[in-house]
Amino acid sequence: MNVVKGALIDADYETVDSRAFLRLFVKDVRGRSLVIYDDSFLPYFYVLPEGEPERLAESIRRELGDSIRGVVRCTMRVMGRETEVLLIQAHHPRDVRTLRERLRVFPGVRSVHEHDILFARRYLIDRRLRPLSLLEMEVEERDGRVFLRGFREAAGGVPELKVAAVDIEVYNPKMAPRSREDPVIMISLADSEGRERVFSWKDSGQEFVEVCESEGEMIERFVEFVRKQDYDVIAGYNTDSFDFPYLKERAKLLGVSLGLGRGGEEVEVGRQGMMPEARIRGRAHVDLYPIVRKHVRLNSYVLENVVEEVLGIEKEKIDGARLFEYWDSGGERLEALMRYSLEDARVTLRLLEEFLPLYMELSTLVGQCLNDVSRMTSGQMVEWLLMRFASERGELIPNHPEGREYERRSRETYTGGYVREPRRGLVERVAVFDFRSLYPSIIVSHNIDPSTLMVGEACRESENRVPELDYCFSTERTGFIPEILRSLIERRAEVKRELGRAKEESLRRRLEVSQQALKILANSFYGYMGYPRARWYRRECAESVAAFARKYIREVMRIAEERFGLEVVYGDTDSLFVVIPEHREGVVEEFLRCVNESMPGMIELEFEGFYRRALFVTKKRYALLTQSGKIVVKGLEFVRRDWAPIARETQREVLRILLEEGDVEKAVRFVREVVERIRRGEVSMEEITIYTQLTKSIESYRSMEPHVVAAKRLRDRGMAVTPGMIIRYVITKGRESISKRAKPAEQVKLDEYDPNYYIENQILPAVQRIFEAIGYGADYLRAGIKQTSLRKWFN
DNA sequence: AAATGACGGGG
DNA sequence: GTGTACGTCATTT
Repeated sequence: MNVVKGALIDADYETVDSRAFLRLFVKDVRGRSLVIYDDSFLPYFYVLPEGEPERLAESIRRELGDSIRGVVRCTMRVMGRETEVLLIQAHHPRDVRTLRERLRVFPGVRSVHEHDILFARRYLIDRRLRPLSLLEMEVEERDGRVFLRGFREAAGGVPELKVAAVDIEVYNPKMAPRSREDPVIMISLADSEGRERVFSWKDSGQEFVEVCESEGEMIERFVEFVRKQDYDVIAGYNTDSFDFPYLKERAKLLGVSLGLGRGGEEVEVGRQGMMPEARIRGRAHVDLYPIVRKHVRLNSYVLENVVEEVLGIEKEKIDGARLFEYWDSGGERLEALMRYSLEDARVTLRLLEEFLPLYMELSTLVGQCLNDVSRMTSGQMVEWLLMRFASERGELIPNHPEGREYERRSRETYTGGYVREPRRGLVERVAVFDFRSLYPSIIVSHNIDPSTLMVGEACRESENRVPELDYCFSTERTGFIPEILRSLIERRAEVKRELGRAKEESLRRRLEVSQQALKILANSFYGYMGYPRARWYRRECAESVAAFARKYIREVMRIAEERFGLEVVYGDTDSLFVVIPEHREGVVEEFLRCVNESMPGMIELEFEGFYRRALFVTKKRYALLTQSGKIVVKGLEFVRRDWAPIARETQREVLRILLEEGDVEKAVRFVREVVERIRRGEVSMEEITIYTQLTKSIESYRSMEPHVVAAKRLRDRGMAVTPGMIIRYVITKGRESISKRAKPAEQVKLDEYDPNYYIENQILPAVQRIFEAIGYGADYLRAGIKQTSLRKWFN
């Protein structure tokens, strides 16, 4: 028997002689990676019987016979009540699906539970195994494999992870690269030990370039490099949706392997929901794009912008449309492209370093592998945490809602957070405060949980009634959710106390990340209970939390207004926007201290930021100008490619004029000029061309949208039209539906475009709401000089 | 009014 | 893979 000290990086299973062996990918404290198997875990799920459990158990055994491994009677808590259930053991994870379908309609079965928890995830939960925590594992060797016999969590730091960031460049003479035709020209890699490589099949003479014979050889050399370096984490930017799916397509076409897995497994491009996910077995593949989107509020998430905002690094951008020219022309431009490509990998590595500690901490806390946790929303993290606690306490895990139940929940509305109608228009000097942390305190102090909820009559005597609602929560027994949440809040308080004492920088960083992770989870419980897909969804609970919160939030607003004489210009659920008059900057601190002292424990009001100017349109739609001169927009954007560039540009410029210059009249003039320009035909083809992707074959469309009609016209002229193509089209003059007037950009002359469409359906919608907030209707914007006089008479 | 389909990031 | 995002918007039906 041997002992391995290390941390779990990834987990999955392998089928050996039709049995499922858990595979644990472990990094030991000496930096070696190894695979540890466990063949002692079996797939299972639960059945809730309608009547007599033993009778049901017998009939299941009789009917299903050898297709199940066994039926075991056991007791679980269901909504806090001890209940007899049957545990159905399967032979193999893949059998669970058919068994579940069978048992769902089996006489005497009320419901089937815990049937959709993936095998490796279930294993981590049941064995109380936490990824990226330090473990002492007892192992033994058998048949040439290492098996886990037992483990315990040890004190001390986790071994350092070896990380690489990757990025590919693709030849794209037709703008959008087509994986069937356009080769990958470079694969760049930067790792945590300072290695920097660009694999390519042209030689630029730069020392970091590994010159390969062909595209296929380039992919093979890259794969070989990754496997030799044996990275624990592979990071990228949008690699789930672009780099790995593209590489995989190319590899397949060229007949080479993209075997980046730790056991040489191919990269698997699967699906997490609707979104593609590239899985690299044995490692964590971390796509930073969704992560950055979760943590940083930006108008644009193009890498250059993200890197500037998050890391403060100014990075050059090579125009995607021109990229292939750099490749073709060779020489200095090829060198520039190689540098650019490597720079992308480098900054991606830096981005990863920014977020990896937090996600490692979340992975351990949530108890699921880094690869998976990096793709979870905070609500999903809460759910996995709850599932783990449920398993530890013998609580039966509720099911996800099925189709109709989900529909029903989605329609269930309730009064949410308190929203203060914004003071519409431009406002100077706005401070934003955040009270998200109020919500977890409410859940804990009022014991808000599906199992403690009482409605109506039962609440008559209760001291724990919800304001404005006919609900109350029992205080006799602590609910499952408040109990877990309390432990998170207490742990966070403890970490913060330690942080107060800690001197050493690396310890401080660890504690800071730990408190941040605990905060993210704690703050997500309220949203989780009101999330229609949640296993522990309960409208009444979310509704009650919101009702309690409204009371406290109004109180905070009253303090701002009455005690400090500050104007509250907007507030939505967990935020508060306040005007800070000139020469009263100190009031921010005073206000925070006052609020945080007057409601001890409950509210931890935080200062989110100060903005030079704000434009409020309606609730949830506003734009802010930061002190550094950045414009942050919420709920107003049309920076999408299925809008004409002229509409996007006009909106951007309007917001800029309003926020930077504060000149309403100038903004109005600007829009009118654009409108006039469109009327007079003084626009370029590029400004009015709309780009929309054809996601499937023309035949499979049920409705004839503009881009589908344009695609049809392309095909009629003998062009090859394939799914995934970006259709470029212009709306032309006429009286038919918009679609019928959509023509491919290639087939249109400039004077054919329909000014009316571009004004009414593009420019005006993009700016109308903004102007309404400052008192200008669409007519005022629409009216060019000539038309103003006409309209006056005809309206 | 309901259904349908597209957006994001990547090159 | 014991699986199937998300929230929002325009246009068609």
